[in-house]
Amino acid sequence: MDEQTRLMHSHTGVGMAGHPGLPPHMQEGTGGPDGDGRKQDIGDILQQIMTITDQSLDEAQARKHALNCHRMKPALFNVLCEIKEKTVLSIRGAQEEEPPDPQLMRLDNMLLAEGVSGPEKGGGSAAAAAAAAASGGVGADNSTEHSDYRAKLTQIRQIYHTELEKYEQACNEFTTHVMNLLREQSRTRPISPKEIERMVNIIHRKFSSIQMQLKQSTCEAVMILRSRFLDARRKRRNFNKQATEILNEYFYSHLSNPYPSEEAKEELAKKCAITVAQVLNCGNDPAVITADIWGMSSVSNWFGNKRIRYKKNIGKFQEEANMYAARTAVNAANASSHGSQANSPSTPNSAGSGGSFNMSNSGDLFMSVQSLNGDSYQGAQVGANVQSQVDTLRHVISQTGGYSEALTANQMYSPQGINANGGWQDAPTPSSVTSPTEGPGSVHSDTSN
DNA sequence: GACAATGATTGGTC
DNA sequence: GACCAATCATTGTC
Repeated sequence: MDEQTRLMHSHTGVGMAGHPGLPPHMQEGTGGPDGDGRKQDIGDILQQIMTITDQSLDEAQARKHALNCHRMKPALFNVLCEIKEKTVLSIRGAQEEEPPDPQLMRLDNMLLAEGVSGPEKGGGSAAAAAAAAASGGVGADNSTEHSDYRAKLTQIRQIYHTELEKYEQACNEFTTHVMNLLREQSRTRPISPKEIERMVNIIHRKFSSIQMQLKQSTCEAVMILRSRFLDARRKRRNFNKQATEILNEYFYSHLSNPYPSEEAKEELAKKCAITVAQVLNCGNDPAVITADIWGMSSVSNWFGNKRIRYKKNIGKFQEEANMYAARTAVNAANASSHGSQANSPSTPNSAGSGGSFNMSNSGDLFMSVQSLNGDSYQGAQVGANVQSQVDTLRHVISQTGGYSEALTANQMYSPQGINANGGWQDAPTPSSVTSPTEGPGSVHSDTSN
């Protein structure tokens, strides 16, 4: 038995006597014989209302019409409305003021952080295009991965918003429909505006639970996408030959202190086509997609691994070191013969770096090459005597017949930079202090280290 | 498939 | 936070 029925039954039992909502003509005879008759009359009316659902449609319509035309209908209707409103208020009081669902809040926060909900943050194709442009055509693999990630995230975002709109539209339509229905019914049964409001809230709660499912699914999709993206990043890929050569050139030309600065790492990463820090969705938004530093971290990893493996097995790397020394020296000679040093590409940390390195002019190389002739290193002279270095190198090459064991025996690349503790010396390196190409204002981690 | 090479990760140190 | 050392896990070569 529903609430309305119960209320009506309780009232039919005791009658309407003394109720403040009853008009005088309904209260006057509560104690007399005429009052009993009217009580019976009200009882009959209520009984008819209660049994109306058991009747056929036609009968019910006829009965409904009769009841609507009944002389006591307005009074009785008012009383029922009042009773119901009071009851509903007490129910509402217990149900309202629900705290926000923490699960929903978590989902909302996550979707906001991932850039799925909230304002568009330049993601999607725009970010993908920016990433591709920033990579400058190099590091295509990584920028492609970024683009894919952004594109898929945008796809998720679009689906989410489309579905959300659908749900909102359906919710509004259903709410409007129910409200109209209730308003229509309020002419025949007691339905207060507050009850309609309550019903609307119930509908909204139901739809918000559907929305929560949508948000949950979206979060899961983003998580899966992200984990796949990270897995793809973790997957090891060997650097190509050119990249390895560039890194090796830098390493061996800075052998006395092979610690590239952040700028140098970035330059190396660019030059090696290892995608460098492409900050997607940057700005003041705290929910920035993690600024990607894998280009530089890869370079850092490479140097970390190289330092350790070189130190562990210097002999094994000796030949490699000599090879790079020779190559770099030749490059230096070629560069100098084609123009002054001022026109040569700047070192990574020089002001106005053009993005390419001239490893050839690093002090370590000159130190090594010159030491072969028994000359002490004099950085200032090095810059001015490039031709003599070329000659020296040619001499070395002709004497050794290439880079053979004899050269190795000369310790062309002695582990000079490694101190007794197994670490590299702190002494300032020629590359940073007296390097001909680096001005006094040049900042280099080699010196800082 | 074994093995070496190598990029990435992890835990510790400074 | 950068670095080292050890280790893992994948790739490339034979």
